[in-house]
Amino acid sequence: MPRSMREQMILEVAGRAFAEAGYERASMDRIAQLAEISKPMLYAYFGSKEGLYVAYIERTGADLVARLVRADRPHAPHSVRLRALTAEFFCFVAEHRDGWTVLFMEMNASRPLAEQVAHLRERIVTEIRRMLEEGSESWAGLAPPASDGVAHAIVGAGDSLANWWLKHPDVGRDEVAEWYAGLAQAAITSAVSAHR
Amino acid sequence: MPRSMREQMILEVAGRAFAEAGYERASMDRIAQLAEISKPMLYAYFGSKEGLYVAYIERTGADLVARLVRADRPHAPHSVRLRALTAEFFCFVAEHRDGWTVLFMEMNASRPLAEQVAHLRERIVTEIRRMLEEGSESWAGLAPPASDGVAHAIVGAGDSLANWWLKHPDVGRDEVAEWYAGLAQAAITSAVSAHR
Amino acid sequence: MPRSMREQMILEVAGRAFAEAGYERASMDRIAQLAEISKPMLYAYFGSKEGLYVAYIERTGADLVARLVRADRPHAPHSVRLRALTAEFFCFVAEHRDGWTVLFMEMNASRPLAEQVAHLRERIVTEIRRMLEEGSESWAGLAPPASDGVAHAIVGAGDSLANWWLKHPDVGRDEVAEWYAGLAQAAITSAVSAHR
Amino acid sequence: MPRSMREQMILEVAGRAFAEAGYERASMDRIAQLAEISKPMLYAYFGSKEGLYVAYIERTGADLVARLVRADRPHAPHSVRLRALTAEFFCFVAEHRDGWTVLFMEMNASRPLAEQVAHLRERIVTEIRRMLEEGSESWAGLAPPASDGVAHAIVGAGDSLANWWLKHPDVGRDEVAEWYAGLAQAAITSAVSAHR
DNA sequence: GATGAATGAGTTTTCATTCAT
DNA sequence: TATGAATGAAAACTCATTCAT
Repeated sequence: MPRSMREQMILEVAGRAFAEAGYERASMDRIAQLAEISKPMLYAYFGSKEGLYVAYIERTGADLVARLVRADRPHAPHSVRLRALTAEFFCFVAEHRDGWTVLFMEMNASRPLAEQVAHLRERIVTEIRRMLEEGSESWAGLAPPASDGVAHAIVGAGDSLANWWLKHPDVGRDEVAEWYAGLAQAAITSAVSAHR
Repeated sequence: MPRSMREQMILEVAGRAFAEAGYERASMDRIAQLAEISKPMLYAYFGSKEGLYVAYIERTGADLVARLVRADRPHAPHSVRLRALTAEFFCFVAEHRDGWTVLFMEMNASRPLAEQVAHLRERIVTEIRRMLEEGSESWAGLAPPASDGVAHAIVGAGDSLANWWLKHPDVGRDEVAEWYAGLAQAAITSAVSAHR
Repeated sequence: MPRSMREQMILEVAGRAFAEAGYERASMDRIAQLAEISKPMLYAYFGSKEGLYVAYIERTGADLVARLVRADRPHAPHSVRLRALTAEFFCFVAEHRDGWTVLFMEMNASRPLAEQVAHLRERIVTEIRRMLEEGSESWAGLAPPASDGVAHAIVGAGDSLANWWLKHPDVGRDEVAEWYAGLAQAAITSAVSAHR
Repeated sequence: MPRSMREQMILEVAGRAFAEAGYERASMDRIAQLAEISKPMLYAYFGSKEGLYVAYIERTGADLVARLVRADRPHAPHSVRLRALTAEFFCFVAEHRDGWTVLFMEMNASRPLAEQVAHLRERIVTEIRRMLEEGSESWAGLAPPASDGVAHAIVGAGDSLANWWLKHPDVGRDEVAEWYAGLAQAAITSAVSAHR
């Protein structure tokens, strides 16, 4: 089996383990066992437990970003962009439950590795912030730090809703996305008008 | 030193340790050292690491709930209630940084202990949900599961904003609370009108 | 409460704990709790865990020996002596289950304290040995080391039978004693005649 | 070094430690040190202290039983069987001092693990009981519970004699075995005739 | 005489990590 | 490339024992 394929399989399995048990409680022994590989191989491929974790987070984060970038319509009206991005985000969550769970847990954990993920989140927050700041539409015009704080709040609402959704799989994706898009838009409008 | 006082001091120190390092990485050895006490005392007081953690979470959660209950005005218009609760919430976060951090981390961790905190959060979510459902005001009238999902999103926005604020201490509390109250109210209004 | 009475009560409780859990697994904490006394008192009275244990074993052993001595008829024919001692022994076991259990466990444990009990057992063995050696009756006349080994075997049969009896309380004491007396006498007779 | 060999070496060393100090006082630290191995290996091989202990007892017990079975002559007259089994038993004790000590200590300890060994002993007791009950020979014909109690007494005599012998190594094995066979046979005869 | 509070030293156990082959 | 065998370091937890009052 070629190396790159092995790597992908290992990452998949590791993701499951991390999502289920969290970073500290997921043991290399168990991951090796699930991956049907010997422990020294794990280390040969990823160097350390942290290395494996970072690799998983990087792959997952890159995937999420790539999808958002692909779905993005930078020149469309903000409301359209927001809907497109929202839809894509919930698609991602639905298709990568483990990945999303790990990303989210890491975001809120107080661990040295948090930076990776914080950085990823910041990219998304920044995008929202731009919408709040850049004056190209009727509801833009906020300034830092308000734009930053509100953007974080909006993103946090999405995280929370995504997690809620994972526990309520009978609710349709489009419905959830619609709720979120509505909330985000209303929040933005309100923030901007309050600012004026 | 009398027992009950020691207990409080230990909880304080343990909270710091848990907030800094997370549950798994915080060691009993270190907590004992920080508390200037021997390990057996930790166990005499709290039985186990989990016991200590639960005790801390319970104390902190009870404190948060008590404050929210005290600040609540159940018969005031929803918008007034929202502002009152929001203000109190950010007060709590400001005064109990560690407590809030631990509560929040626990909320999102995949650990057996999460139930305690999930329960606490659910109480808050439920309150928001009621506002969304009970038809006593112009902007009420949502039904489950939308009311549940949206309530989680709104609470998540608050969590996220609180965390952001902890890293931006130069921003005034009233300002942040105002942002959040505006967001929450706009989100509610929008959700309800979309529903109609 | 006068000191000597306290001591007796503590010994009683300690005996129960030792019989139930064995020396190592019986904890001073638990003994103090059962005795409704504080731990420092335990230490004031008996100095150490070992001290407490030794005190219990000494009291129990002294009691057993005293009873055997009182019941003994040194000038009666051997078969009569044997029956008298046997009866008394099973009486003791019946009345001091814990005491007997502890004595017996200690006998066979490889612990520094074993000497006390070994010494006690040796006194009993010696008595049997004398019967085997002293030529005053038809079935006497064995010499060391045979007399020693056989005496140990005979005593061991009694220990074992006593333990069996503790688990079969519906069997009458006289019956058990009779079995044992028969066995011992037959064993002696056979040993002596083989020797000739 | 291959796994199975290591396992045997560890068991050997562990047996020595258990025989010397008893289960509770024998520490894994020390066993690892004696075995010239690291503690994690102990756990890799046997799972836990109890696992190691059970493994040792199982191996030793299986060995003893196998030897008795091999030496047994079920169709020979009882007296011949008794002599054969007795001889084999003392052989075993001579060759496995530690094993016998541990088995014997465990038999009489009040510890959760005692069942394993109790079961083993019961197999031997049962064999003696059968000799007492099955009427195929002149000295058979006893009924429960007497047959059970007497069988325990006879086995106990053997245990005790074996332990005595371990402390008197200058006495010949055949001699000791002869004492015991004589005692057992006399005991059986006497019990049966008393019963009639 | 009596005790609540305290601890040093030890226990079993687990984990990420690395040789030797 | 691949792995069975191995370990240093540290974790949670317990216990006999003793102050200070």
